[in-house]
Amino acid sequence: MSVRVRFAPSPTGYLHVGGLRTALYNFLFAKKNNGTFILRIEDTDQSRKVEGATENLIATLQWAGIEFDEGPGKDGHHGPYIQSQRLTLYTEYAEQLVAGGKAYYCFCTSERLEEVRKQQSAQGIDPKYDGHCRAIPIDEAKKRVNDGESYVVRMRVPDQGEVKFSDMIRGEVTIQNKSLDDQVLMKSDGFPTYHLAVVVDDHLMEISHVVRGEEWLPSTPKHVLLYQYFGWELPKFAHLPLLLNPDKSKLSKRQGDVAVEDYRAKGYLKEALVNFVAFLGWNPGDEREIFSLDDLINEFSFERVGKSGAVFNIEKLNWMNQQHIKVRTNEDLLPLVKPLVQEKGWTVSDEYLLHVIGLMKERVVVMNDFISACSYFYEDPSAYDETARAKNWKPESSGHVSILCEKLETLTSFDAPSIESALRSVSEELKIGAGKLIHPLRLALSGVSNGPSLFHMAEVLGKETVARRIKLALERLQ
RNA sequence: GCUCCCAUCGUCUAGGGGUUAGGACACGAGCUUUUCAAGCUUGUAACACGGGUUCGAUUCCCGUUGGGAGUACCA
Repeated sequence: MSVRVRFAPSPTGYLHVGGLRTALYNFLFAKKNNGTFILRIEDTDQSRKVEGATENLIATLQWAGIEFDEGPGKDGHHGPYIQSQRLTLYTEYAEQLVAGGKAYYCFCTSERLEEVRKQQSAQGIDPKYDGHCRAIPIDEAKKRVNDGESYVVRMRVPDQGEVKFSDMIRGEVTIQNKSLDDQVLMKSDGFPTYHLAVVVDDHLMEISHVVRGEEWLPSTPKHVLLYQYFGWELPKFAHLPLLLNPDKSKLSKRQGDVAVEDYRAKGYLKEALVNFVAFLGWNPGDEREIFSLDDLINEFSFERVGKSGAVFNIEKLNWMNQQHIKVRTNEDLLPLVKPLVQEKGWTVSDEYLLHVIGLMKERVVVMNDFISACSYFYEDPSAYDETARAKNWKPESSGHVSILCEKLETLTSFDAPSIESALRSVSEELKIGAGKLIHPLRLALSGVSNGPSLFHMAEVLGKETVARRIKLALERLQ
């Protein structure tokens, strides 16, 4: 049987990092097994629909390198791939269940249901539909429906027995039917609920493996029952462990960024984010950690997916981002850094930027650090770090630095070795340690006390800028 | 409350009936060094608890505790 998997988000705004991991695992599994990865949009809740969310979802997935084979705009003869465009299908299948006695019309108002639940919890019993409409004769129910009365379709869950299914990650899961509710299948607005839509679509789209978050585990028995009602073959299930906040609750907004877009905007590389998220719940079994998407495809398997939730640890993501940045060539990084520089209104040549990237790529954590952590490559310092100044700019520094400046201005080739030897010869003439020149010079050029090799920095900045900044500092650092 | 799921360093995890319980992030120390990083070396740090099974359990079983998820005409 060929592998067909799907990622089925609801378009409520942005792509959650948990969703990214779910999509990724589906994608990896499909690619690893020559299968098909499908994107399906689950927009059956009209009240939660967000304008542009689907487009955004697709764009973000694309950014991450997770391409779908079938989905909105990519027909694979199993569409449409947007549930709101499949409404008649759900109605038909719901009616089929009703006809077979596996579901029934329910006319209870939400007020009544709320009241029932209130009473139940007051009595200490688990809140469940009380079966009020279960026994309405089908003819009578049909008549009320035809008369225009508002109704929903509920699935009829047997009072006895149990549902068993096998999960690729968790093994056998068993649940008693009596703990299952008579779930609403069709809402009064004519839209299906998730439970009906997911089963119908997974079957019609010939999904072989349902890979989704653990939050779906408790409702899977209802889905299994539905497959049985329809007489359809069950797909394989894999319920992924949850991504957690530092306090171990389900990863959510309010405790940090959860949108992939947020991480993208902050300057995390897609390679790093994908690598990181892949390792939240999966590992290759050895000690390698830096993986490309292709590496992941080659090595991924559900056997190596863990069962327990994983805290989303930014520290490790930072490290991983650094690792991915470091191994990229300067040319590779250029198109990523350039827009950031342009956005700031700075104009520098590609050649210049390449040098900056070369000097900075081992000391940045996120891409934005290429501008924010070293603005001195793009504009003269507007201020000087106070602690650095107190520590490195002594009363005699002005004298020393101006002598150094004169020397530097005589240089014919302004490269790092020449600058270094010039500086060292000045320090010898002055009979002072090289550090007495190095630190003040760094402060004068950059305004801060840390950064790449001073001599290389000066080389990249160029003779004119170096001279200008020294004079500027001389005026300002009295 | 009820149902289901889960349980190795602070975090991500490897491992598995007999191991000095391994790696990574973070943290500490050192080396390197003009600074900051990076890199290298190194240190601190874990099998939740109680019963079984067994010659021997962190590993297998049961229970407890703890955590999480679900409990909607949301997905």
